[in-house]
Amino acid sequence: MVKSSVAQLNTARLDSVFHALSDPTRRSILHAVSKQEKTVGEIAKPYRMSLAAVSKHLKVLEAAELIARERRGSFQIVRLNATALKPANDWLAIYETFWNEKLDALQTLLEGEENDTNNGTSKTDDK
Amino acid sequence: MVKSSVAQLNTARLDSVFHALSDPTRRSILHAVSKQEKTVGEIAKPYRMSLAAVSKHLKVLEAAELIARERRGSFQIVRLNATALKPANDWLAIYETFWNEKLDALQTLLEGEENDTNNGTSKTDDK
DNA sequence: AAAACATTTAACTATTTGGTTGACAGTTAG
DNA sequence: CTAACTGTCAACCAAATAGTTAAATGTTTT
Repeated sequence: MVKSSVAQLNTARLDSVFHALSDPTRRSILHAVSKQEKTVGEIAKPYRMSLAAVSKHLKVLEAAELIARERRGSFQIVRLNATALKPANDWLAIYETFWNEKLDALQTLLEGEENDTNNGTSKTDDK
Repeated sequence: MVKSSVAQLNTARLDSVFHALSDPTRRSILHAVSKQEKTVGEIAKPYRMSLAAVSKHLKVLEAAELIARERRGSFQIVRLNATALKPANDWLAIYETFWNEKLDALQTLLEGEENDTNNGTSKTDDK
């Protein structure tokens, strides 16, 4: 149970989390630290941008509480705080029924057409 | 099954969807049209900003393919395209296990404390 | 064809963003 | 203490954002 209410729609929180997630570098950083805690330098290494730029991205992620830092000597280690993603997930969950309907309808349609061949190539690219 | 792969992590798509969701007006608009198709004018009415501003928000939502428009006479009616939310939901789902771990740990902790009283008032407000 | 309505576009403004470089500050090692 | 290392901060820049008002476009009505 544990308070499964959908709400907790703190607007500012959603703003900051969704904004943090809207940048590919930041999503990539989250992915990286989700696998293992890392220092700022380790995090920055894969990217072509300056350390200062990565530092800014970390500040955005920290403002959204998506990461937490712990000072370890001269380093600081960064770890994921995945719980901050939950409000975003909850917000999206409200619409889950909508796309399920859509996908169900599509599936029903396809089945109705007796299209039993491998149609995995569907329309994943629309360009 | 219908291609249940988690991927489809089209970066640009995620960028545009998360960015679209990072604004409270736009989330509010999505909520409004999820309940019922609406014209642009109807959508704009509740907000204190100009119609042109709302029109811009609609363009952002449309670029993210979160809404679709249909011309009906001199109006155009706007409807939700919830399927565009799926990639964002899938991306977040990758981290679901992380926050479940955290919440499980918390729950275990609380149970360990034999705290069997109604603790539904937990800490929903942290200010 | 002109008037009224629905919506978009253009031009402008202020703020935020994402990046840079260079100076600064804290920590550890020589 | 000084040097080397880790990371942030300040100042700057270009581009994007979110809003405005006013003009333009398209549609329906008269």
